[in-house]
Order: sequence, then structure tokens, then C-alpha cells
Amino acid sequence: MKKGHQVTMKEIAKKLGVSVSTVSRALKDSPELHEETKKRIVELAKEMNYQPNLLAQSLRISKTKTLGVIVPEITSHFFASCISGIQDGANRRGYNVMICQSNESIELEMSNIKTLVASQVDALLISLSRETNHYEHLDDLYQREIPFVLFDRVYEVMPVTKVTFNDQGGAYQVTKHLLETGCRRVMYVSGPEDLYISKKRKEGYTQALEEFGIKPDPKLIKVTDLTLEKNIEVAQEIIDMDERPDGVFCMIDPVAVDVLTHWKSQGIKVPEDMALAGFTNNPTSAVVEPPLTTVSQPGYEMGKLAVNHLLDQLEGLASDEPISIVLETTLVPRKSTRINS
Amino acid sequence: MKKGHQVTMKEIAKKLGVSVSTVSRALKDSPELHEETKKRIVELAKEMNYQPNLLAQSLRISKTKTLGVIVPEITSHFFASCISGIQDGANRRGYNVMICQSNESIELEMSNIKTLVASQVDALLISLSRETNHYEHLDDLYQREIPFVLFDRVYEVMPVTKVTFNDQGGAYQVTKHLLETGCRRVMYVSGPEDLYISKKRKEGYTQALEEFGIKPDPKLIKVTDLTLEKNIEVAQEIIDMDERPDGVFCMIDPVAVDVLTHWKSQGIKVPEDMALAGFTNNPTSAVVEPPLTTVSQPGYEMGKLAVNHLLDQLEGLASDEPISIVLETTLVPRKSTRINS
DNA sequence: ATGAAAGCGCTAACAA
DNA sequence: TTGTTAGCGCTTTCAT
Repeated sequence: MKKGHQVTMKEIAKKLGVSVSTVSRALKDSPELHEETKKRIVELAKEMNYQPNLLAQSLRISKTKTLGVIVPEITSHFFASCISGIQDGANRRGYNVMICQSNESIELEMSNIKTLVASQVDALLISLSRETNHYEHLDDLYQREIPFVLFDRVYEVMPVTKVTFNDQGGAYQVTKHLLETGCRRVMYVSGPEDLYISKKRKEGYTQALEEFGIKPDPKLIKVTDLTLEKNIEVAQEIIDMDERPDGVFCMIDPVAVDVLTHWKSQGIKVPEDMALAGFTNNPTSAVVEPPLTTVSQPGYEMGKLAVNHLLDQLEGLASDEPISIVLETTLVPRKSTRINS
Repeated sequence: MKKGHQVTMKEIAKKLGVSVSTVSRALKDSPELHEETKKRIVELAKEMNYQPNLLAQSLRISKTKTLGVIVPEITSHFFASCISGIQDGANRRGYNVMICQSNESIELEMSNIKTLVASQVDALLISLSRETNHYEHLDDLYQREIPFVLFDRVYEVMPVTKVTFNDQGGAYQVTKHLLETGCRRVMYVSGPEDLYISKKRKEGYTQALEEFGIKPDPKLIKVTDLTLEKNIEVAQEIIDMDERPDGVFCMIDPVAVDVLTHWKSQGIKVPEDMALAGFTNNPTSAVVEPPLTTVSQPGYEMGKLAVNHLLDQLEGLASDEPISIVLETTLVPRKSTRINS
């Protein structure tokens, strides 16, 4: 399959009997040109449907006006929202975006970085894979002074700009909500314990308990690997407990949805038997029965903020000093938690 | 924010006292080199962490090994799945992918095409925006011999490769299912009538009715613009009908979910009062109460097929003749339709 | 087996 | 006001 020919400056120049530089100047509206020539060139360019070759341009000025984005999973609604925010923010400022997904694999994450760097992206926005537990590839970027920011799934000690949610605060809010609506034995269903968000949300959970004078009970913490099977296993374990909790806070909505589904199949009533809450505000959480109390994390905003700050830095509008941007979350109370009065 | 320096062939050449061409040859493992020189070069390159500048390479060989993708909405689960399939397929064959979303706007669609073409992508995969009702921008691509395929939202008469689902077949399946489970007054809730899928699914709906000897009744067709408000309005109109349908097939899941939610709030029981079915098999359709009967469209497969055929064409493994690939859908019966026996 | 040179399409310093 | 020249990093003939 052949590819059609693209009009170049050279051709325009030849047709008009001027030099390529004149064409170049005319096309970027340089003031030092004769109005007449400029007009002729611009008109012919339009007529011939000239499109600049961004490749050549980038090579020449060593800037691609392209950003690389790496997310763990494009099909996750949250990350899709982030991407959407990044795209919109980038486009508005004349930048393009190359998106890669790591599929939660550190290998792919590293190879994604490699190709994006080879493609000469001006900077990167990265959300780390679940598997990522060593950070040479990030160190390498840092070493080579390739600008990047981390968002949502960050490596805390990396001295670059990081954009995160106040996970602890969100977990605090939702746990407090459970306590305020009458729960006294609140359980936390955590994801893998080395995950940043697992830890942070646990901290918020503990904080709320302590504020209510409740001593955290290790029996009231369960861990899932986030697979459907394990989620169901955990759901069943909760049913089987001698002393069941009266409220359960799951680290992310999908876990809560799986738990809910299993419970319903086992005749457990939510919130009457046990209250249930999630985190993230996925679309599904709103449509399950009963609708799930959760914590909303605006991914679109996160993406937009991250890209805007990155571009501010790139373009010298903001200091290069790495900063940490923390977005607040909001509690979304729904029927899966008791509306006590 | 400055960007770090990248090692070039020139530097390697200088360090080793050889020419750039020799380095180039060594790095692509040309057979006509002295083994010894080759080894020295390759080793030094690795040591210096040399990464080829894809920009320069692309400019030279006029191939970027990059594909452009345009989807209406990245946050839609279906399109995210398509993208995922496209990415995986492309990466496996050494290609990168630049993704854009049109936000269902023809303006953005056109400008996306423009930037992708300017970025010299080797080919495009496009799913048209809802707004797209004229096609000069596609004609233009065609004229300029820039390879592209259309997927899911296609322009039927365009002589390029198109990948679609058997929408008519899917609609037929689900309507037939409604009829087989006892419905006799089956309604079709359509999206905007100029949409390709609105039409195709209506055809399948009509076909099933006719097969059951039922004459299509214009009163049993309603149209929504797919907004929440209009969906609810339609849901209420159905409730208010003198002669209600006993089964409703909505063109896409989100509509069905909105209808279901509204009905539940009005005390309508599904499927007892009316059966309900959707199309697409969105994640939400599985978790609503009752779970929604729907038709599954594997987006990942669609993306993979589309990209593989495109690359086959690009690389001469398949004929350039445009073909039409039609994927079959599968009925996913759930509790929102009566399980009659 | 290796090097010199040209050129991909563009920009920009320097000349004129 | 415009042209000439060099060069971004790479590949690829053509010499040697």
C-alpha cells in the first residue's frame, strides 16, 4: 500500500521561483517579507494543500510538541478520564499526545518509556503499573533530564512533580461516614499491601476509627489481590466470620461491586445486614442495587492539572522545582450505607 | 526545563575513530562488517545507552511506524477496548500509536486528522463522530492516498476497508430473544436516525418481527438523542402509553440503563411488567438490578482485527483491495428478559 | 570492510 | 527583502 505524496516547501518554492527559506518565512508570517510575496506564497500553499512535515520540523528545532503518557490500563474508566483530561489540556496548548498502556506490567512500562523517549517526546506523564517495585527506569529518565511527572500511582520519593489524590482524606471521609451512620465494627478490604493507595487509604481508615475512639482490630482488615475470585473469597470470609463487621469499606469500587454481588447471592442485605462503601466513583457504582456509597476522584481534572503543570514547567511558566499537587476527593453517599438519623 | 542530551551515532563514531555509516551498519547488524568492529560499536553503544532518534530515522526512510487512531470518546468502555486491541496489535508488530478523540465533534475529527497526517503517521484508524455527516476530510485522505480504515462508526460508501459488527444480526438476535420469551409488543428505542447503527439495528429488529409474523408498528418505535434527559423522557412516555409494549429493546446499553432506573423509580417491574434489553454489553449492564440482557460486541477483537488487516495491507501481506470485515455479536441473556419456558 | 557524500524537509544564522 | 548555506540524526548509494 503506497502512501501519497505530500507537498513540500521545495515544490512551492520552485513553482514561485523563490527560495525555500522565503517560503518558510512566509509560512510563519515573518515581518521582514514583502507583503506581496508573502501573500502569493501563502495562497499557493493553501491551494496546494500544503501541510508542514512535523517530523522535519521537530528534528530541526529538537522539539516535538508531543507528550508521552503511560497508564496501567486504558479500559479503566478512571484512567480513561485522566487521558481525556491530558489530551484536552495538551491540545489546547498545541501539544500532541502519545498514549501507551503498561497493562500493569513493569516490563511493558519500561519498554513504553523507551519507545516514547526514542520518539523524542518532549516530556512524559506516567502512572505506575501495579507491578512496579523498582525504579531504575525512572531514575534513568531523571538522570537524562527528560522531564516527567507522576500521577495517581506515584513513587513517593522520586524528586519530580507528583499529582495525587488525598487518598488518606478520602478514606477518612468514607470511614467517618460509616461510623456516623451507626457502624461500629468497620472493616477495610485492602488491595495488595505494597500499593501506595492501599497504604494511604488504610491510614485514613485508621485515622477515622481513632477519632471515634475505636481501636483498629487486625481481624477487621482483609487483603485481596483484586481478582474476581479473591474478591468473592473475601466476601464469603466476611459472611463466615463469627463476629461480622457492620460496615465494610473496600479500597476500590470494583471490589465493592464484587462483594455486593456475592453477598446478594447469599441473601445478605445491604445496608441492613452490613453497610458497604467503595472508592473511585466508577460508573458501575451508581447503577448497582443498592447504589454504592463511594468517594469521587475526578480523573479528568487530575489529567488536566498534571499536563498543565508539566507544560508550565516545560515552557518556563512555572519553576522547575518539583511540587506535589494533591487533589481533594468528595464523599458520594448512596444507599449502600445506612442513612441513620 | 531543559532536556537532557541524547547520544548520537556521531559521538559513537568519534569515540571509536570510525565513520557514522559504519556505526549505522553495525547497529543494524549488516553482514558486510568486520565482526570485530561490529562488536566494539555495539558494545560502546550499549554502554553509552544509545537510543536511535526515531524522528531522524523516520524522516530519512519516510516511514514513522506510527499509526493514528481517532475515536469519538476515549472514556467509553467500548472504544477504550478497541484502542487497547489496536495498541496491542500494533506494538506486537513494531508500530506505535497516536490516539485522538473527536469528542463526537466533526470539527475536532478533522483537526485530529490534520495533526496526525502532519505527524506523518503511516496510516489511520478512524471511528467517526456522531456529528459527522459530510465526508470531505475522508475523501481528502483517500485522494492523497493516505491509508486508513474505518471501524465501528463507518461511512458505508467509502471505498476503504471497514470493520463493523453485524449490527443487524445482533438486533435480530435480541429481538428474537424477546419474542421467544413471550413478548408480542416489542418496542425499539433508537438513537439519532441518521446514525449507521440506528438504522442497522432497526433493520434487525424489523426482520425478527417479520419472521414472527408481526407487523412493525410505528407507535412501537421511539427515538432518543442519547442524553439522560431524553432517555428518561422516553422511559416516561412508554409508561404513559395506552397500550404499553411488553418488551423494549434499546439501541445501546446506556439508554437501557437510564430507562431501567427511571422505571424502577416509578414502580415498574422488570421483566414482569416489561422486559428490557440493550446492546453493547457495557460493564454497567451486568451489575444493574436486574442484570440487563444485551448483545456483546468485543471491542478488543475489533481493534486487533482492524489494525492487523491495516498492517497487512501496509506491508503488502494483504491485497490493497478494500474489504469489509464483519464481526459477529453474541446474545447475552440476563434477568431483564423473561426466561419463559 | 569502510568511508565520503548526498539527502529526507525544515529552520536560522549569515550574506547580499 | 531575499538567497545561500549549514545542519538536525539518520540511511544509503557509490567509491575505495
